[in-house]
Amino acid sequence: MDIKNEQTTEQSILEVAERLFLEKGFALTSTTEIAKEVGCNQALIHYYYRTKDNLFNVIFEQKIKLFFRDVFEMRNMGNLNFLDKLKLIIESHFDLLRKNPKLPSLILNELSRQPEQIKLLREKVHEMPEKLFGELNEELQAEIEQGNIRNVNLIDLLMSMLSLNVALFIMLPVIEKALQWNETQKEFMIAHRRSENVDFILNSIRP
Amino acid sequence: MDIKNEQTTEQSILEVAERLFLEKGFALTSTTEIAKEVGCNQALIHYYYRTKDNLFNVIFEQKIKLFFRDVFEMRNMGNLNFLDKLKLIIESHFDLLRKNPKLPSLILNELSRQPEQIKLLREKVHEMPEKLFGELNEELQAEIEQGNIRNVNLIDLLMSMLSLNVALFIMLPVIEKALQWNETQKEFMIAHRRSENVDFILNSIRP
DNA sequence: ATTATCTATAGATCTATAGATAATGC
DNA sequence: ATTATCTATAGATCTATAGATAATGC
Repeated sequence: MDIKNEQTTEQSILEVAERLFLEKGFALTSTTEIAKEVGCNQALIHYYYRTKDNLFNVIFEQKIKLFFRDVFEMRNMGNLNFLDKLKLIIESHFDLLRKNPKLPSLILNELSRQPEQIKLLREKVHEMPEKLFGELNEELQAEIEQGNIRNVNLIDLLMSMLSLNVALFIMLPVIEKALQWNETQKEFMIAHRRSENVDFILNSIRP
Repeated sequence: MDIKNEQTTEQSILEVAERLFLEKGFALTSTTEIAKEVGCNQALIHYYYRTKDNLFNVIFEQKIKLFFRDVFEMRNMGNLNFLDKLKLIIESHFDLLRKNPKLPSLILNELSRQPEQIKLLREKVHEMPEKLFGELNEELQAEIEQGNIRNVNLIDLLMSMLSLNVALFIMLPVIEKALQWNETQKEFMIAHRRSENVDFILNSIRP
């Protein structure tokens, strides 16, 4: 076959490391363990990535970039009115988190270990406003003036969306075990909370 | 002086350990470090608490018990109507988290390391319904029937409250650094989000 | 005597590197 | 030749325990 279905070891290390870092965090994942799962010896990890810190940062930066690329991409919604647009944003944000359910914990935990990495986030967040934020805010103001929406601040609105969506996926592992849900129940609750978060926000901003 | 202002070393260990575990989590806190901050040698920690795991669990259980004791306590509000009561619950919950801002992260992180400890949470959560939940739910249903509140599920309502309040304190350390807030700005945002969360929820459940 | 504290150390990691050997690309 | 992989090991932790010494309560 021509198709390269052989992964290079270098890639395998990246994949295994990503999975383990997301599952258990930086501190509880050892290069020894990564090597064992990859099926190579532990020195090889340092051959490719020099240090454990460096390996982590490569993965971390890549994850953040991909995540924000997706955030910026959710915008094929030119002619929708504000409320429909908002609904779509909430749902896309939710779906993005669903695709990366462990990412928020990783960001929150590892940024307190490595405060320098916050720069990365700051840059990403600063790319946002001019593009998405500005026009969205204008539309929101227009709706408020027309009396279609109560007087609410866009930042507060987005903060509430972020909170509702992120909190679900951060708390889910614990809730799931505490209430002893099976996979079906869990999926059901995710779907339920997705529409609930949308309803909750849209209802809240009625005039 | 008669007053015992001398802490026993045993207590000091507990206090220092609590602070460090809350700051950095279980894995990144070593008994060596605890000992250094207490000002004793590392063996003493094992003399009093036998293992690091055990020390952690003592602190963890105590924290959870105190937290839930406070949760159950917030109920000197007999004759208030439902909306005022809800407002008070949201604010008390918020204030409780403000007093224990690192506790949610600790619970969420360490329960994935030690799934057995989830039992404790489950018990605490199960003590709740009969007392607080039952009557609150009746009042909610009454309000819905009277048309004062839109048709909403109490569990969903509480989940949204939990999400909005918990998410703020979990994300605050990162937001604070990413946006380079000083202490004043931070306090201002906390106060702002406190009232915002209340408004957000109360507005959302209007009929 | 009993309890509290210390010193010293075993044994288990874990990260990172040096240096040997095998595989691959010209 | 160059690149990929391995073995072996140094050096830094870290937890837990054994056993010595100091402090305290009768």
